[in-house]
Amino acid sequence: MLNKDQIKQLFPNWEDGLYESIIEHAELRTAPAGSTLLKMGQNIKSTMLVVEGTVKLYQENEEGAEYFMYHLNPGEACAVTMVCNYHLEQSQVLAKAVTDVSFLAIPIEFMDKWLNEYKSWHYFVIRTYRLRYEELLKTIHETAFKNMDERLEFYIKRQVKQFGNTLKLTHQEIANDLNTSREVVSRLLKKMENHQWIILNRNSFEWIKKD
Amino acid sequence: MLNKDQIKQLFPNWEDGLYESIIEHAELRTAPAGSTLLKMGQNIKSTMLVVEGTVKLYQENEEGAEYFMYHLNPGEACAVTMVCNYHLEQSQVLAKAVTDVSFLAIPIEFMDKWLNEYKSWHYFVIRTYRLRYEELLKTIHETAFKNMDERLEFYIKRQVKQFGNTLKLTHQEIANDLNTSREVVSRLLKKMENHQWIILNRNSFEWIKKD
DNA sequence: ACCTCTTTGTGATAAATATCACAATCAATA
DNA sequence: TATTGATTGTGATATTTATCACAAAGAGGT
Repeated sequence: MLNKDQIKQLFPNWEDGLYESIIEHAELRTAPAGSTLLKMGQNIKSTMLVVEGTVKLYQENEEGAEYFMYHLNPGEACAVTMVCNYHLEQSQVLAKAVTDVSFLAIPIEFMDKWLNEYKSWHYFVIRTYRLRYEELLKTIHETAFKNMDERLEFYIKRQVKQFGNTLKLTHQEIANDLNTSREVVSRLLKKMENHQWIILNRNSFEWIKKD
Repeated sequence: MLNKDQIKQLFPNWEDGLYESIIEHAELRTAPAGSTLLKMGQNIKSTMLVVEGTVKLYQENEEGAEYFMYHLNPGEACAVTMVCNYHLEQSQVLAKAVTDVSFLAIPIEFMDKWLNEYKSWHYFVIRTYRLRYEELLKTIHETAFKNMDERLEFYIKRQVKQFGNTLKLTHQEIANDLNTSREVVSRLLKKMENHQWIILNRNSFEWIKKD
């Protein structure tokens, strides 16, 4: 388990009692890169606070197709798992570890309790929802209004912000995240290379567009 | 202004002090059907609690194209206007009155104060964000995974839930909400008529599909 | 160096959607 | 009732995206 200072660094300005309650009741879990942390339809049993690594949040359809929505980083929490009032909520999202990940898992019984007892927790929950709501708005904006070339550019820029200019992604992986086909991604990336926005390599490429 | 009982009926189980604070500081505003309540990019100055009528929430792009996300009904609040901590937040959504609407407008200065003072307000804010977040997830699901025929069906079902089986909508209005063209909507509606899902009239149609 | 598997490139074609053009219909009202 | 404007229907065509087919190019292991 983490000590108080470590938690405090990631999640600053909480009440002392809340840190202590976390140390007492949360479990520090780890998951390897690529693993699934939360499936769609799964019953939510604990809240997830990211400690290390990056988590990807997806929407998933009936056939198992995925659609990337946003990233979660250390110090952030998964909004969908912050359930209160009733216990049998099912996840509407899919969460995957991009890198090796460690996170604090807090049984959802504590959600109601902590909302009652700790103001800082209340603010944290609201802030979490607000930030994720805004991410969803951005995702809708791209999806509803833009063609695949612009959506791909937006996607790459998000990845660059997370991981830097060199991205280790195959065309197939990108196609899965955008719910399109690999051929479409390959062709659009080739165009970007011609415009000197990227340098293509096998299993990776580099974003070199300056704007 | 509304009296305490009227507010209580729409927004039950709040603290007495909160109802009184609303009566003291909120303004009851009205807006005619079709009017814009909140523009994208506009500075948010007050929180909106719907009292009467239906509000439509949109995403809007640079050219003024619109994309329908969800409805707000009496007893519900606009999540994006529940800003706290800082004051110069700009709206990321467009809100329009579908019918004649009345709503309580609360200056956002009170958001921080009420979060501090009233637990019931805190819970209400969280609940509001959660519900809207879930609506956005549904919208993304439709937009990302489905073709226009299914999206149109989903759209019509949402409208039917709100307004009943007879919908007073032109094909152009539907096309605007779905960010497609009128011709596409006309053709798909004609197909639905052939499948006996709807009865088409001028300026309206009726949903008769049974499933 | 050879084999194998994954990844990438690219043509051909199909399907979905957007756009243009124009006619027909209905409703309001002058 | 004649005119006007909004609405709807529909063909033709362009654009975007999806799908199929297959070849070429790495990368890793034996």
